[in-house]
Amino acid sequence: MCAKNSQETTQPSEELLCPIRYLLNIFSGKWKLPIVCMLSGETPLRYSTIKRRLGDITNVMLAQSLKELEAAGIVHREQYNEVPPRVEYRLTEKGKSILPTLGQLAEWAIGAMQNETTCGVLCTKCQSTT
Amino acid sequence: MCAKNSQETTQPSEELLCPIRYLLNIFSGKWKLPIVCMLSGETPLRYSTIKRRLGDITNVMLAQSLKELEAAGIVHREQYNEVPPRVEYRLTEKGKSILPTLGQLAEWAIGAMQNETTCGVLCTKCQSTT
DNA sequence: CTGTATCCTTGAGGATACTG
DNA sequence: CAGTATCCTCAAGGATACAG
Repeated sequence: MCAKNSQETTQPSEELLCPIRYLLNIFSGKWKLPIVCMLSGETPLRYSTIKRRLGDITNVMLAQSLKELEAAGIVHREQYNEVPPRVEYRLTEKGKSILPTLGQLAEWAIGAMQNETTCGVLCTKCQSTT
Repeated sequence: MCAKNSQETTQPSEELLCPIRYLLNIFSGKWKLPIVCMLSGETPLRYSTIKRRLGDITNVMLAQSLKELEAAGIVHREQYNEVPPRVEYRLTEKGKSILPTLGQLAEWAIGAMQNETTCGVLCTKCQSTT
């Protein structure tokens, strides 16, 4: 049922939760979806790369969003103990599994926008190796 | 491109906007998606019916959400000049056109939740004629 | 019944500085 | 380079009362 979202933040997994609301919980906020879209390419991306391509996200929001996506099992974090430190992010299998549907959403949006943009499905420009 | 969302609220249609961000603009907020999901049935729903089924939404949020969805061309508002007043809401063709994708999203979510709920795809319980 | 008007609280998100 | 720590702003959202 769509109604009656869980109030408690402790154990929402026990609650009867609408799938749509479950989705909203995972991908809530301003940056989660753009980040997933940006990681949809084959090659893992570094923290700084993601930050640069998103353009106007702060460290706080990026680190927090990545952490939450990781906790949700959408994103994998790989840390290399080098100097300077290097951390790469990529989608997990679970994360990748939503890409086709995300692509459909993007196609719908493009159709709804009714005018051409320079942005392809799933933000292919975001995956460009700049 | 995913980056550089438009700052101006006046004419965002001119901006190069990522489809995903376009989507986020349309369905932003806590209630838009649950409302669309609730209107996915065949029969139009009255204001009070939507309010009752969502359970914990206020008049302000419901009226505002419906108005924005109407402005986005997702929802159609039909007003009958009766006493007491009666207003029915239903999805437009554009609104209906996103249902299949929404259904896929819901299926993904159900798979991701990994445990059974009483909620079917697209919140079928929300459509029950209570 | 279908909303508006008003006021208020909360937290998402941003700015800046700093650290391992 | 990859984040934390802190503080702050602003708008989304809620509560309550009232109107057509």
